[in-house]
Amino acid sequence: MNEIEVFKDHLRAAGLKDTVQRKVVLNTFLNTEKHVSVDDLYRLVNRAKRHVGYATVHRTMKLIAESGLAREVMFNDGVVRFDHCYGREHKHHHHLVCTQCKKVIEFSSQALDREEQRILSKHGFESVSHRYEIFGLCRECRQKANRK
Amino acid sequence: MNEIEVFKDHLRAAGLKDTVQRKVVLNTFLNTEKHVSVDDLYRLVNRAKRHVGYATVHRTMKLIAESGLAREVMFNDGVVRFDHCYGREHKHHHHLVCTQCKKVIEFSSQALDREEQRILSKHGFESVSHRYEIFGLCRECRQKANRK
DNA sequence: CCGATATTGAAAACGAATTTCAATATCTTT
DNA sequence: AAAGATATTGAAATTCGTTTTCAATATCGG
Repeated sequence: MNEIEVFKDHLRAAGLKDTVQRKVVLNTFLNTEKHVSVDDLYRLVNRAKRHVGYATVHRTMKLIAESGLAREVMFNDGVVRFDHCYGREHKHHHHLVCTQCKKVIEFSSQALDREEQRILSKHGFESVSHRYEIFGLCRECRQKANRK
Repeated sequence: MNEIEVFKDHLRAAGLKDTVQRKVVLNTFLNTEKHVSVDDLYRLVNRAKRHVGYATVHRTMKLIAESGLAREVMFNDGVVRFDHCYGREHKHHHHLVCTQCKKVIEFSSQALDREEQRILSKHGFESVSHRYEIFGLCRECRQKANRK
């Protein structure tokens, strides 16, 4: 089952309609890499032939997130971005965010996942979602800083 | 060295002035528990005799965070809150956030800290700050849900 | 006390997100 | 294919929390 079907099924299940604009936004999102803001997507969508309004891009990204294909992430600049949640290369991960060059490094860790389960059990807590970001300096920025 | 001195030293070191309003905001913050928003603080400050403007509460909380006594946390509702970062009972911790009742449970974990160090080393990354929140249902809300 | 300058606070501005609402599109039924 | 129900669109307006503006005021060192 591919991503387009996932989204269609989500719309159907929710009694919502499968519009051209929604298709365009989804396809644009599927063709991006990394973390894209609504603004980025709005620009990408409208670079092609089909115009889609800003509010519609927003609403559609919310729907895509609900379908499970994306999730919202927020780094320290207050901008909401969408992270891809499908396929092998987009498996469960977290972020190292360089505050200098803004690069985002993705990482995953089974030890973290195991510890998380222990914490959840200890508190009788049921997890729906989580986020884990580390902010600091990446290797390159550290080297640049050390050169001065 | 107590928290008031920490803040004073921070102001002095930055060439900033020690105003009455800043003292009032700091004292109000020190007398709260858990995570307080600017709005909460603004209301608390102005419940007492001394009026302090909204913008000043905002600015002062930013300064307090810079001094290390507080840090900004953002849960999923888009509101910036301040977390206490001083004293024994406010040691380094993370959050379990119940999406139903909004309760926030604090937790800490040495295993998490160790794994984080491993990840940082692996990527040559130098951490300045981090955040780790788990969103879901607390024990009580799960029990309520199971009762229906 | 004086002078330099940081700070205040109310209002304005900002920026991202959300809402409004008339027009349009989608989709099911006939 | 047409009709009807209703979701959706998009531009503009609104919302909301944060930040900036700026004349008046406060702080603090000399």
